[in-house]
Amino acid sequence: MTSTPVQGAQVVSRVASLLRIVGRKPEGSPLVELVRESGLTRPTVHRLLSSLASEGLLDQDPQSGNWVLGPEILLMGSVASARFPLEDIARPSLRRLAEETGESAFFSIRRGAETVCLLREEGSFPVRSFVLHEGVRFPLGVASAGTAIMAFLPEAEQEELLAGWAAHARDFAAAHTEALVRENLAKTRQAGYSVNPGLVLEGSWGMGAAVFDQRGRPAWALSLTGIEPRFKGERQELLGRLLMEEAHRISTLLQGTAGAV
Amino acid sequence: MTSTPVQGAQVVSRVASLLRIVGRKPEGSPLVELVRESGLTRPTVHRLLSSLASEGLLDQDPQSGNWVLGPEILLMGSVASARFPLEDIARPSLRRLAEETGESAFFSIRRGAETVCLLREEGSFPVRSFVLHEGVRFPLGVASAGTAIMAFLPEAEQEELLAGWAAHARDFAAAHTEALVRENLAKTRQAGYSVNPGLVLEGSWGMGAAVFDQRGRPAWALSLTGIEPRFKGERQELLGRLLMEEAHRISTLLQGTAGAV
DNA sequence: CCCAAACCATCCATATTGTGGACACTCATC
DNA sequence: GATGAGTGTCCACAATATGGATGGTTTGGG
Repeated sequence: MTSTPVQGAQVVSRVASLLRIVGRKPEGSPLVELVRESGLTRPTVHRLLSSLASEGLLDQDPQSGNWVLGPEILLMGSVASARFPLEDIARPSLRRLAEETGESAFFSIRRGAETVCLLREEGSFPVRSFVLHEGVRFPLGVASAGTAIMAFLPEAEQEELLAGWAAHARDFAAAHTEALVRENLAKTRQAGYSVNPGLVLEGSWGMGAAVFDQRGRPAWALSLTGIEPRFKGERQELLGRLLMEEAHRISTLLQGTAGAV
Repeated sequence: MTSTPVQGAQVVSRVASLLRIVGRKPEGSPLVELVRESGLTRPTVHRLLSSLASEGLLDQDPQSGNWVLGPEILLMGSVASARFPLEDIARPSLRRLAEETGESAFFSIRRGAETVCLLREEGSFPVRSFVLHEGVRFPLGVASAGTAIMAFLPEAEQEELLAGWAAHARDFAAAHTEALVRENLAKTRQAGYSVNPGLVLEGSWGMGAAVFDQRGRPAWALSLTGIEPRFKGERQELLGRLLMEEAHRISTLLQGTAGAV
Protein backbone atom coordinates (compact mmCIF):
# COMPACT_ATOMS: atom_id res chain seq x y z
CA MET A 1 0.00 0.00 0.00
CA THR A 2 2.55 2.53 1.16
CA SER A 3 5.23 1.00 -1.03
CA THR A 4 6.41 3.40 -3.70
CA PRO A 5 8.95 1.77 -5.94
CA VAL A 6 8.83 4.74 -8.30
CA GLN A 7 11.35 7.49 -7.57
CA GLY A 8 10.59 11.18 -7.54
CA ALA A 9 6.97 10.73 -6.79
CA GLN A 10 6.42 11.88 -3.27
CA VAL A 11 3.56 14.18 -4.10
CA VAL A 12 1.84 11.69 -6.35
CA SER A 13 1.77 9.12 -3.61
CA ARG A 14 0.54 11.69 -1.09
CA VAL A 15 -2.15 12.91 -3.42
CA ALA A 16 -3.27 9.38 -4.20
CA SER A 17 -3.52 8.50 -0.54
CA LEU A 18 -5.56 11.63 0.18
CA LEU A 19 -7.90 10.82 -2.67
CA ARG A 20 -8.31 7.31 -1.38
CA ILE A 21 -9.12 8.50 2.13
CA VAL A 22 -11.62 11.04 0.87
CA GLY A 23 -13.12 8.34 -1.33
CA ARG A 24 -13.71 6.00 1.55
CA LYS A 25 -17.00 7.67 2.42
CA PRO A 26 -19.44 9.30 0.04
CA GLU A 27 -19.89 12.15 2.52
CA GLY A 28 -16.14 12.84 2.54
CA SER A 29 -13.86 13.76 5.43
CA PRO A 30 -12.91 16.86 7.40
CA LEU A 31 -9.34 18.12 7.29
CA VAL A 32 -8.33 16.76 10.70
CA GLU A 33 -9.34 13.29 9.73
CA LEU A 34 -7.27 13.49 6.57
CA VAL A 35 -4.31 14.78 8.58
CA ARG A 36 -4.67 11.95 11.05
CA GLU A 37 -5.19 9.21 8.49
CA SER A 38 -2.51 10.34 6.08
CA GLY A 39 0.14 11.05 8.69
CA LEU A 40 1.05 14.30 6.94
CA THR A 41 1.18 17.73 8.53
CA ARG A 42 -1.80 20.05 8.40
CA PRO A 43 -0.33 22.69 6.10
CA THR A 44 0.72 20.05 3.62
CA VAL A 45 -2.62 18.33 3.60
CA HIS A 46 -4.40 21.61 3.29
CA ARG A 47 -2.28 22.77 0.40
CA LEU A 48 -2.69 19.51 -1.45
CA LEU A 49 -6.43 19.49 -0.87
CA SER A 50 -6.79 23.05 -2.08
CA SER A 51 -4.87 22.36 -5.24
CA LEU A 52 -6.82 19.17 -5.86
CA ALA A 53 -10.00 21.18 -5.42
CA SER A 54 -8.83 23.85 -7.83
CA GLU A 55 -8.30 21.07 -10.36
CA GLY A 56 -11.80 19.78 -9.76
CA LEU A 57 -10.62 16.46 -8.36
CA LEU A 58 -12.03 17.36 -4.95
CA ASP A 59 -14.69 19.69 -3.65
CA GLN A 60 -15.33 21.18 -0.29
CA ASP A 61 -18.89 20.73 0.86
CA PRO A 62 -20.09 24.24 1.71
CA GLN A 63 -22.32 22.95 4.52
CA SER A 64 -20.09 20.57 6.42
CA GLY A 65 -16.72 21.82 5.24
CA ASN A 66 -15.91 18.19 4.47
CA TRP A 67 -13.68 17.43 1.53
CA VAL A 68 -15.48 15.25 -0.99
CA LEU A 69 -14.66 13.74 -4.35
CA GLY A 70 -15.01 16.35 -7.08
CA PRO A 71 -16.64 16.53 -10.46
CA GLU A 72 -13.52 15.49 -12.38
CA ILE A 73 -13.54 12.18 -10.54
CA LEU A 74 -17.11 11.68 -11.57
CA LEU A 75 -16.15 12.39 -15.17
CA MET A 76 -13.17 10.09 -15.18
CA GLY A 77 -15.14 7.43 -13.38
CA SER A 78 -17.69 7.67 -16.10
CA VAL A 79 -15.03 7.18 -18.78
CA ALA A 80 -13.49 4.28 -16.87
CA SER A 81 -16.93 2.71 -16.68
CA ALA A 82 -17.10 2.73 -20.45
CA ARG A 83 -14.24 0.25 -20.39
CA PHE A 84 -15.79 -1.74 -17.61
CA PRO A 85 -19.54 -1.19 -17.31
CA LEU A 86 -20.09 -2.21 -13.71
CA GLU A 87 -23.68 -1.10 -13.63
CA ASP A 88 -24.68 -3.21 -16.58
CA ILE A 89 -22.74 -6.21 -15.39
CA ALA A 90 -23.28 -6.35 -11.67
CA ARG A 91 -26.32 -4.25 -10.84
CA PRO A 92 -28.95 -6.69 -12.10
CA SER A 93 -27.48 -9.46 -9.96
CA LEU A 94 -27.49 -7.22 -6.89
CA ARG A 95 -31.11 -6.28 -7.53
CA ARG A 96 -32.13 -9.92 -7.74
CA LEU A 97 -30.16 -10.90 -4.64
CA ALA A 98 -31.60 -8.05 -2.58
CA GLU A 99 -35.06 -8.78 -3.88
CA GLU A 100 -35.02 -12.53 -3.29
CA THR A 101 -33.28 -12.51 0.09
CA GLY A 102 -34.36 -9.21 1.64
CA GLU A 103 -30.75 -8.65 2.78
CA SER A 104 -28.44 -5.93 1.49
CA ALA A 105 -26.26 -7.02 -1.42
CA PHE A 106 -22.79 -5.78 -2.35
CA PHE A 107 -20.33 -6.00 -5.19
CA SER A 108 -16.66 -5.66 -4.30
CA ILE A 109 -13.48 -5.66 -6.32
CA ARG A 110 -10.06 -6.95 -5.42
CA ARG A 111 -7.46 -4.22 -5.43
CA GLY A 112 -3.99 -5.44 -4.46
CA ALA A 113 -4.24 -6.94 -0.98
CA GLU A 114 -7.61 -5.35 -0.30
CA THR A 115 -11.19 -5.57 -1.35
CA VAL A 116 -13.11 -2.39 -2.08
CA CYS A 117 -16.87 -2.19 -2.01
CA LEU A 118 -18.13 -0.80 -5.30
CA LEU A 119 -21.87 -1.18 -5.42
CA ARG A 120 -24.60 -1.61 -2.85
CA GLU A 121 -28.22 -2.54 -3.11
CA GLU A 122 -30.33 -2.22 0.02
CA GLY A 123 -32.54 -5.11 1.00
CA SER A 124 -36.06 -4.84 2.36
CA PHE A 125 -35.35 -6.34 5.78
CA PRO A 126 -35.80 -3.49 8.28
CA VAL A 127 -32.65 -4.13 10.32
CA ARG A 128 -29.61 -3.09 8.30
CA SER A 129 -25.95 -2.73 9.06
CA PHE A 130 -23.93 0.21 7.86
CA VAL A 131 -20.41 -1.14 8.12
CA LEU A 132 -20.26 -1.81 4.41
CA HIS A 133 -20.85 0.82 1.76
CA GLU A 134 -19.28 2.13 -1.44
CA GLY A 135 -15.58 2.82 -0.94
CA VAL A 136 -15.04 0.71 2.18
CA ARG A 137 -11.87 -1.36 2.11
CA PHE A 138 -10.98 -4.55 3.92
CA PRO A 139 -7.78 -6.57 3.89
CA LEU A 140 -8.12 -9.76 1.83
CA GLY A 141 -9.29 -12.56 4.08
CA VAL A 142 -11.42 -10.26 6.21
CA ALA A 143 -15.20 -10.03 5.75
CA SER A 144 -17.11 -12.35 3.46
CA ALA A 145 -16.10 -10.81 0.14
CA GLY A 146 -12.40 -10.80 1.01
CA THR A 147 -12.60 -14.38 2.24
CA ALA A 148 -14.37 -15.58 -0.89
CA ILE A 149 -11.71 -13.97 -3.07
CA MET A 150 -8.70 -15.04 -1.03
CA ALA A 151 -9.88 -18.64 -0.84
CA PHE A 152 -9.56 -19.01 -4.61
CA LEU A 153 -6.22 -17.29 -5.08
CA PRO A 154 -3.19 -19.45 -5.97
CA GLU A 155 -1.98 -21.15 -2.81
CA ALA A 156 1.37 -19.31 -2.92
CA GLU A 157 -0.37 -15.95 -2.75
CA GLN A 158 -2.53 -17.07 0.13
CA GLU A 159 0.49 -18.25 2.08
CA GLU A 160 2.23 -14.96 1.41
CA LEU A 161 -0.66 -13.06 2.95
CA LEU A 162 -0.87 -15.42 5.89
CA ALA A 163 2.87 -15.13 6.50
CA GLY A 164 2.53 -11.45 7.29
CA TRP A 165 -0.95 -11.83 8.70
CA ALA A 166 -0.80 -9.56 11.76
CA ALA A 167 0.55 -6.66 9.71
CA HIS A 168 -1.86 -7.36 6.89
CA ALA A 169 -5.05 -7.70 8.93
CA ARG A 170 -4.14 -4.83 11.28
CA ASP A 171 -7.06 -3.97 13.57
CA PHE A 172 -8.92 -7.03 12.38
CA ALA A 173 -6.19 -9.43 13.42
CA ALA A 174 -7.59 -9.69 16.95
CA ALA A 175 -10.90 -11.22 15.87
CA HIS A 176 -9.40 -12.84 12.76
CA THR A 177 -6.68 -15.10 14.09
CA GLU A 178 -4.57 -16.89 11.53
CA ALA A 179 -5.98 -20.26 12.55
CA LEU A 180 -9.57 -19.05 12.24
CA VAL A 181 -8.90 -17.53 8.84
CA ARG A 182 -7.27 -20.70 7.57
CA GLU A 183 -10.30 -22.65 8.70
CA ASN A 184 -12.67 -20.19 7.02
CA LEU A 185 -10.72 -20.34 3.78
CA ALA A 186 -10.88 -24.14 3.77
CA LYS A 187 -14.63 -24.10 4.41
CA THR A 188 -15.06 -21.56 1.65
CA ARG A 189 -13.17 -23.66 -0.86
CA GLN A 190 -15.35 -26.60 0.04
CA ALA A 191 -18.72 -24.88 0.02
CA GLY A 192 -17.92 -22.49 -2.82
CA TYR A 193 -19.10 -19.54 -0.77
CA SER A 194 -17.78 -17.81 2.36
CA VAL A 195 -19.51 -17.12 5.67
CA ASN A 196 -18.42 -14.37 8.03
CA PRO A 197 -19.99 -15.15 11.40
CA GLY A 198 -19.94 -11.65 12.86
CA LEU A 199 -16.16 -11.33 12.99
CA VAL A 200 -16.10 -7.72 11.81
CA LEU A 201 -19.01 -6.56 13.95
CA GLU A 202 -20.76 -8.73 16.50
CA GLY A 203 -24.11 -10.02 15.31
CA SER A 204 -23.52 -8.74 11.79
CA TRP A 205 -23.05 -11.72 9.50
CA GLY A 206 -22.12 -11.90 5.87
CA MET A 207 -21.80 -14.36 3.04
CA GLY A 208 -19.85 -14.00 -0.19
CA ALA A 209 -19.06 -15.66 -3.50
CA ALA A 210 -16.13 -14.92 -5.78
CA VAL A 211 -16.46 -13.71 -9.36
CA PHE A 212 -13.72 -14.77 -11.78
CA ASP A 213 -12.11 -12.72 -14.52
CA GLN A 214 -11.18 -13.81 -18.05
CA ARG A 215 -8.05 -15.52 -16.82
CA GLY A 216 -9.97 -17.42 -14.16
CA ARG A 217 -8.63 -15.37 -11.27
CA PRO A 218 -10.94 -14.31 -8.42
CA ALA A 219 -11.13 -10.56 -8.94
CA TRP A 220 -14.53 -9.57 -7.62
CA ALA A 221 -17.08 -10.79 -5.15
CA LEU A 222 -20.78 -10.65 -4.47
CA SER A 223 -21.84 -10.58 -0.86
CA LEU A 224 -24.84 -10.29 1.42
CA THR A 225 -24.95 -8.87 4.93
CA GLY A 226 -27.55 -9.03 7.66
CA ILE A 227 -28.17 -10.14 11.20
CA GLU A 228 -27.11 -13.49 12.61
CA PRO A 229 -30.44 -15.38 12.77
CA ARG A 230 -31.01 -14.91 9.06
CA PHE A 231 -27.69 -16.53 8.09
CA LYS A 232 -28.02 -19.91 9.74
CA GLY A 233 -29.12 -23.44 8.99
CA GLU A 234 -31.02 -24.14 5.79
CA ARG A 235 -31.28 -20.49 4.91
CA GLN A 236 -27.49 -20.31 4.78
CA GLU A 237 -27.45 -22.95 2.10
CA LEU A 238 -30.15 -21.12 0.17
CA LEU A 239 -28.27 -17.84 0.31
CA GLY A 240 -25.07 -19.60 -0.72
CA ARG A 241 -26.75 -21.14 -3.70
CA LEU A 242 -28.18 -17.80 -4.83
CA LEU A 243 -24.83 -16.05 -4.41
CA MET A 244 -23.00 -18.67 -6.44
CA GLU A 245 -25.63 -18.58 -9.14
CA GLU A 246 -25.29 -14.84 -9.59
CA ALA A 247 -21.50 -14.93 -9.25
CA HIS A 248 -21.38 -17.50 -12.01
CA ARG A 249 -23.66 -15.40 -14.17
CA ILE A 250 -21.35 -12.38 -13.82
CA SER A 251 -18.22 -14.47 -14.44
CA THR A 252 -19.80 -15.63 -17.67
CA LEU A 253 -20.77 -12.10 -18.67
CA LEU A 254 -17.18 -11.01 -18.11
CA GLN A 255 -15.89 -13.48 -20.67
CA GLY A 256 -17.45 -11.20 -23.25
CA THR A 257 -15.88 -7.99 -21.94
CA ALA A 258 -12.85 -6.66 -23.78
CA GLY A 259 -10.73 -4.76 -21.25
CA ALA A 260 -9.81 -6.18 -17.87
CA VAL A 261 -9.55 -3.81 -14.93
CA MET B 1 -8.08 25.69 -17.09
CA THR B 2 -4.36 26.30 -16.69
CA SER B 3 -4.90 28.86 -13.95
CA THR B 4 -3.45 27.69 -10.65
CA PRO B 5 -4.22 30.12 -7.89
CA VAL B 6 -2.96 27.65 -5.29
CA GLN B 7 0.75 27.84 -4.45
CA GLY B 8 3.06 24.87 -4.09
CA ALA B 9 1.03 22.66 -6.33
CA GLN B 10 2.95 22.21 -9.51
CA VAL B 11 2.82 18.46 -9.43
CA VAL B 12 -0.84 18.35 -8.53
CA SER B 13 -1.74 20.45 -11.52
CA ARG B 14 0.48 18.37 -13.79
CA VAL B 15 -0.97 15.15 -12.49
CA ALA B 16 -4.50 16.44 -12.89
CA SER B 17 -3.88 17.48 -16.45
CA LEU B 18 -2.38 14.10 -17.30
CA LEU B 19 -5.35 12.33 -15.80
CA ARG B 20 -7.69 14.54 -17.78
CA ILE B 21 -5.86 13.81 -21.02
CA VAL B 22 -5.84 10.08 -20.38
CA GLY B 23 -9.51 10.31 -19.47
CA ARG B 24 -10.48 11.89 -22.75
CA LYS B 25 -10.68 8.53 -24.48
CA PRO B 26 -11.70 5.22 -22.97
CA GLU B 27 -8.87 3.54 -24.86
CA GLY B 28 -6.31 5.89 -23.30
CA SER B 29 -3.26 7.52 -24.86
CA PRO B 30 0.34 6.60 -25.69
CA LEU B 31 3.18 8.41 -23.96
CA VAL B 32 4.05 10.67 -26.89
CA GLU B 33 0.54 11.97 -27.06
CA LEU B 34 0.58 12.81 -23.37
CA VAL B 35 3.93 14.55 -23.81
CA ARG B 36 2.59 16.57 -26.71
CA GLU B 37 -0.73 17.46 -25.11
CA SER B 38 0.62 18.27 -21.68
CA GLY B 39 3.59 20.31 -22.88
CA LEU B 40 5.84 18.55 -20.35
CA THR B 41 9.10 16.75 -21.07
CA ARG B 42 9.15 13.04 -21.68
CA PRO B 43 11.02 12.01 -18.51
CA THR B 44 8.66 14.03 -16.37
CA VAL B 45 5.56 12.62 -17.98
CA HIS B 46 6.94 9.14 -17.77
CA ARG B 47 7.79 9.45 -14.12
CA LEU B 48 4.41 10.89 -13.23
CA LEU B 49 2.61 8.22 -15.20
CA SER B 50 4.60 5.44 -13.58
CA SER B 51 3.88 6.74 -10.12
CA LEU B 52 0.21 7.20 -10.93
CA ALA B 53 0.16 3.64 -12.17
CA SER B 54 1.85 2.33 -9.05
CA GLU B 55 -0.92 4.04 -7.08
CA GLY B 56 -3.55 2.39 -9.23
CA LEU B 57 -4.83 5.64 -10.66
CA LEU B 58 -3.61 4.66 -14.10
CA ASP B 59 -2.82 1.43 -15.87
CA GLN B 60 -0.72 0.62 -18.86
CA ASP B 61 -2.57 -1.51 -21.34
CA PRO B 62 -0.31 -4.53 -21.93
CA GLN B 63 -1.40 -4.83 -25.56
CA SER B 64 -1.20 -1.31 -26.87
CA GLY B 65 1.10 0.18 -24.25
CA ASN B 66 -1.44 2.97 -23.94
CA TRP B 67 -1.95 4.59 -20.58
CA VAL B 68 -5.53 4.18 -19.42
CA LEU B 69 -7.51 5.13 -16.34
CA GLY B 70 -6.81 2.71 -13.54
CA PRO B 71 -8.88 0.74 -11.08
CA GLU B 72 -8.70 3.36 -8.34
CA ILE B 73 -10.44 5.82 -10.62
CA LEU B 74 -13.17 3.31 -11.19
CA LEU B 75 -13.51 2.88 -7.43
CA MET B 76 -13.60 6.56 -6.68
CA GLY B 77 -15.96 7.19 -9.55
CA SER B 78 -18.22 4.61 -8.06
CA VAL B 79 -18.17 6.38 -4.69
CA ALA B 80 -18.75 9.75 -6.32
CA SER B 81 -21.72 8.26 -8.12
CA ALA B 82 -23.26 7.40 -4.77
CA ARG B 83 -23.51 11.12 -4.13
CA PHE B 84 -24.72 11.84 -7.61
CA PRO B 85 -26.31 8.82 -9.24
CA LEU B 86 -25.98 9.74 -12.89
CA GLU B 87 -27.15 6.41 -14.14
CA ASP B 88 -30.40 6.53 -12.23
CA ILE B 89 -31.05 10.11 -13.13
CA ALA B 90 -30.05 10.45 -16.74
CA ARG B 91 -29.89 6.98 -18.25
CA PRO B 92 -33.65 6.42 -18.55
CA SER B 93 -34.03 9.67 -20.47
CA LEU B 94 -31.20 8.74 -22.82
CA ARG B 95 -32.79 5.36 -23.44
CA ARG B 96 -36.12 6.93 -24.31
CA LEU B 97 -34.53 9.54 -26.55
CA ALA B 98 -32.45 6.98 -28.43
CA GLU B 99 -35.44 4.68 -28.71
CA GLU B 100 -37.94 7.25 -29.92
CA THR B 101 -35.64 9.09 -32.33
CA GLY B 102 -33.23 6.42 -33.49
CA GLU B 103 -30.36 8.91 -33.09
CA SER B 104 -27.56 8.62 -30.54
CA ALA B 105 -28.26 10.45 -27.29
CA PHE B 106 -25.77 12.05 -24.89
CA PHE B 107 -25.66 13.52 -21.43
CA SER B 108 -23.02 16.18 -20.81
CA ILE B 109 -22.01 18.19 -17.79
CA ARG B 110 -20.70 21.69 -17.56
CA ARG B 111 -17.26 21.85 -16.03
CA GLY B 112 -15.85 25.38 -15.87
CA ALA B 113 -15.76 26.76 -19.39
CA GLU B 114 -16.20 23.35 -20.98
CA THR B 115 -18.77 20.66 -21.41
CA VAL B 116 -17.79 17.05 -20.86
CA CYS B 117 -19.70 14.14 -22.30
CA LEU B 118 -20.64 11.74 -19.52
CA LEU B 119 -23.05 9.21 -20.90
CA ARG B 120 -23.89 7.91 -24.33
CA GLU B 121 -26.72 5.80 -25.64
CA GLU B 122 -26.45 4.56 -29.21
CA GLY B 123 -29.43 4.99 -31.48
CA SER B 124 -30.67 2.44 -33.98
CA PHE B 125 -30.07 4.52 -37.10
CA PRO B 126 -27.28 2.78 -38.99
CA VAL B 127 -25.20 5.87 -39.78
CA ARG B 128 -23.51 7.09 -36.61
CA SER B 129 -20.91 9.68 -35.85
CA PHE B 130 -18.06 9.03 -33.45
CA VAL B 131 -17.00 12.58 -32.61
CA LEU B 132 -18.83 12.49 -29.32
CA HIS B 133 -18.22 9.89 -26.64
CA GLU B 134 -17.62 9.66 -22.90
CA GLY B 135 -14.88 12.05 -21.82
CA VAL B 136 -14.93 14.33 -24.85
CA ARG B 137 -14.71 18.01 -23.98
CA PHE B 138 -15.87 21.05 -25.92
CA PRO B 139 -15.58 24.71 -25.06
CA LEU B 140 -18.90 26.19 -23.93
CA GLY B 141 -20.76 27.54 -26.96
CA VAL B 142 -19.43 24.83 -29.25
CA ALA B 143 -21.55 21.80 -30.20
CA SER B 144 -25.19 21.51 -29.28
CA ALA B 145 -24.79 20.69 -25.59
CA GLY B 146 -22.39 23.57 -25.00
CA THR B 147 -24.65 25.96 -26.87
CA ALA B 148 -27.73 24.90 -24.92
CA ILE B 149 -25.90 25.45 -21.63
CA MET B 150 -24.22 28.72 -22.56
CA ALA B 151 -27.45 30.22 -23.85
CA PHE B 152 -28.99 30.06 -20.40
CA LEU B 153 -26.03 31.32 -18.38
CA PRO B 154 -26.28 34.82 -16.86
CA GLU B 155 -25.63 37.38 -19.59
CA ALA B 156 -22.46 38.63 -17.88
CA GLU B 157 -20.88 35.18 -18.05
CA GLN B 158 -21.81 34.80 -21.69
CA GLU B 159 -20.23 38.13 -22.54
CA GLU B 160 -17.11 37.17 -20.65
CA LEU B 161 -16.74 34.04 -22.76
CA LEU B 162 -17.46 35.93 -25.97
CA ALA B 163 -14.92 38.60 -25.05
CA GLY B 164 -12.10 36.09 -25.19
CA TRP B 165 -13.77 34.02 -27.86
CA ALA B 166 -10.85 33.17 -30.13
CA ALA B 167 -8.74 31.94 -27.22
CA HIS B 168 -11.70 30.12 -25.71
CA ALA B 169 -12.94 28.35 -28.82
CA ARG B 170 -9.43 27.57 -30.08
CA ASP B 171 -9.55 25.21 -33.07
CA PHE B 172 -13.29 25.61 -33.28
CA ALA B 173 -13.12 29.37 -33.67
CA ALA B 174 -12.73 29.11 -37.43
CA ALA B 175 -16.12 27.48 -37.98
CA HIS B 176 -17.67 29.11 -34.92
CA THR B 177 -17.29 32.84 -35.53
CA GLU B 178 -18.40 35.10 -32.74
CA ALA B 179 -21.28 36.44 -34.84
CA LEU B 180 -22.51 32.95 -35.67
CA VAL B 181 -22.35 31.86 -32.05
CA ARG B 182 -24.26 34.93 -30.90
CA GLU B 183 -26.95 34.15 -33.43
CA ASN B 184 -27.12 30.51 -32.33
CA LEU B 185 -27.38 31.50 -28.69
CA ALA B 186 -30.26 33.85 -29.47
CA LYS B 187 -32.08 31.17 -31.45
CA THR B 188 -31.52 28.72 -28.63
CA ARG B 189 -32.97 31.06 -26.03
CA GLN B 190 -36.03 31.53 -28.23
CA ALA B 191 -36.64 27.90 -29.14
CA GLY B 192 -35.54 26.45 -25.81
CA TYR B 193 -33.23 24.00 -27.57
CA SER B 194 -30.02 24.39 -29.57
CA VAL B 195 -29.19 23.22 -33.08
CA ASN B 196 -25.65 22.64 -34.29
CA PRO B 197 -25.80 22.57 -38.10
CA GLY B 198 -22.65 20.57 -38.71
CA LEU B 199 -20.25 23.16 -37.36
CA VAL B 200 -18.01 20.66 -35.60
CA LEU B 201 -17.97 18.14 -38.42
CA GLU B 202 -19.56 18.68 -41.80
CA GLY B 203 -22.82 16.84 -42.22
CA SER B 204 -22.91 15.83 -38.55
CA TRP B 205 -25.73 17.73 -36.89
CA GLY B 206 -26.74 17.93 -33.27
CA MET B 207 -29.46 19.29 -31.03
CA GLY B 208 -29.35 19.94 -27.31
CA ALA B 209 -31.40 21.05 -24.33
CA ALA B 210 -30.10 22.34 -21.01
CA VAL B 211 -30.78 20.69 -17.67
CA PHE B 212 -30.96 23.01 -14.66
CA ASP B 213 -29.60 22.40 -11.16
CA GLN B 214 -31.25 23.19 -7.82
CA ARG B 215 -30.30 26.83 -8.10
CA GLY B 216 -31.73 27.11 -11.57
CA ARG B 217 -28.36 27.24 -13.32
CA PRO B 218 -27.77 25.33 -16.55
CA ALA B 219 -25.33 22.67 -15.44
CA TRP B 220 -25.98 19.72 -17.73
CA ALA B 221 -27.35 19.05 -21.17
CA LEU B 222 -29.04 16.34 -23.13
CA SER B 223 -28.21 16.12 -26.81
CA LEU B 224 -28.79 14.12 -29.94
CA THR B 225 -26.46 13.70 -32.91
CA GLY B 226 -26.98 12.35 -36.38
CA ILE B 227 -26.78 13.21 -40.05
CA GLU B 228 -28.11 16.42 -41.55
CA PRO B 229 -31.28 15.22 -43.30
CA ARG B 230 -32.70 13.86 -40.05
CA PHE B 231 -32.40 17.20 -38.23
CA LYS B 232 -34.42 19.45 -40.52
CA GLY B 233 -37.94 20.82 -40.91
CA GLU B 234 -40.74 19.32 -38.87
CA ARG B 235 -38.55 16.60 -37.46
CA GLN B 236 -36.34 19.25 -35.88
CA GLU B 237 -39.30 20.54 -33.93
CA LEU B 238 -40.21 17.03 -32.87
CA LEU B 239 -36.68 16.30 -31.64
CA GLY B 240 -36.60 19.66 -29.86
CA ARG B 241 -39.81 18.89 -28.06
CA LEU B 242 -38.57 15.45 -26.95
CA LEU B 243 -35.26 16.87 -25.75
CA MET B 244 -36.94 19.59 -23.71
CA GLU B 245 -39.40 17.13 -22.24
CA GLU B 246 -36.62 14.87 -20.99
CA ALA B 247 -34.44 17.78 -19.89
CA HIS B 248 -37.31 19.07 -17.83
CA ARG B 249 -37.87 15.66 -16.33
CA ILE B 250 -34.25 15.45 -15.20
CA SER B 251 -34.27 19.01 -13.86
CA THR B 252 -37.26 18.04 -11.74
CA LEU B 253 -35.57 14.87 -10.52
CA LEU B 254 -32.56 16.90 -9.47
CA GLN B 255 -34.62 19.02 -7.13
CA GLY B 256 -34.81 15.94 -4.96
CA THR B 257 -31.06 15.26 -4.94
CA ALA B 258 -29.10 16.33 -1.87
CA GLY B 259 -25.56 17.09 -3.04
CA ALA B 260 -24.80 19.24 -6.04
CA VAL B 261 -21.81 18.34 -8.18
C1' DC C 1 18.68 -8.65 -43.36
C1' DC C 2 20.13 -4.24 -41.99
C1' DC C 3 19.22 0.52 -41.14
C1' DA C 4 16.40 4.37 -39.83
C1' DA C 5 12.84 6.33 -37.40
C1' DA C 6 9.76 6.60 -33.68
C1' DC C 7 8.92 5.56 -29.36
C1' DC C 8 9.99 4.07 -24.61
C1' DA C 9 12.82 3.74 -20.31
C1' DT C 10 16.38 5.44 -17.02
C1' DC C 11 20.36 8.25 -14.82
C1' DC C 12 21.86 11.97 -12.04
C1' DA C 13 23.63 16.87 -11.06
C1' DT C 14 20.91 20.95 -10.34
C1' DA C 15 17.71 24.50 -8.54
C1' DT C 16 13.03 24.69 -8.49
C1' DT C 17 9.51 23.11 -5.91
C1' DG C 18 7.16 21.60 -1.91
C1' DT C 19 7.64 21.45 3.11
C1' DG C 20 6.06 22.22 7.89
C1' DG C 21 6.86 25.11 12.20
C1' DA C 22 4.73 29.07 13.74
C1' DC C 23 0.98 32.37 13.76
C1' DA C 24 -3.82 34.05 12.98
C1' DC C 25 -8.67 33.29 12.52
C1' DT C 26 -13.43 31.30 13.32
C1' DC C 27 -16.84 28.97 15.60
C1' DA C 28 -18.81 26.19 19.14
C1' DT C 29 -18.97 25.14 24.31
C1' DC C 30 -18.76 26.01 29.16
C1' DG D 1 -15.20 35.90 27.66
C1' DA D 2 -12.21 32.11 28.10
C1' DT D 3 -11.01 27.46 26.36
C1' DG D 4 -10.43 24.30 22.78
C1' DA D 5 -10.86 22.15 18.35
C1' DG D 6 -10.80 23.00 13.76
C1' DT D 7 -9.39 25.71 9.53
C1' DG D 8 -6.51 28.81 6.70
C1' DT D 9 -1.90 31.20 5.51
C1' DC D 10 3.26 32.72 5.53
C1' DC D 11 7.88 32.03 4.38
C1' DA D 12 12.96 30.46 5.11
C1' DC D 13 14.90 26.17 4.10
C1' DA D 14 16.30 21.91 1.90
C1' DA D 15 14.42 17.88 0.17
C1' DT D 16 12.26 16.84 -3.96
C1' DA D 17 11.07 16.79 -8.69
C1' DT D 18 13.15 18.26 -12.99
C1' DG D 19 14.81 17.44 -17.80
C1' DG D 20 19.13 17.06 -20.79
C1' DA D 21 21.51 13.31 -22.19
C1' DT D 22 22.11 8.35 -23.09
C1' DG D 23 20.74 3.65 -24.06
C1' DG D 24 17.11 0.19 -25.35
C1' DT D 25 13.24 -1.67 -28.08
C1' DT D 26 9.95 -2.06 -31.59
C1' DT D 27 8.14 -1.01 -36.26
C1' DG D 28 8.52 -0.54 -40.94
C1' DG D 29 10.92 0.23 -45.21
C1' DG D 30 14.50 -0.59 -48.62
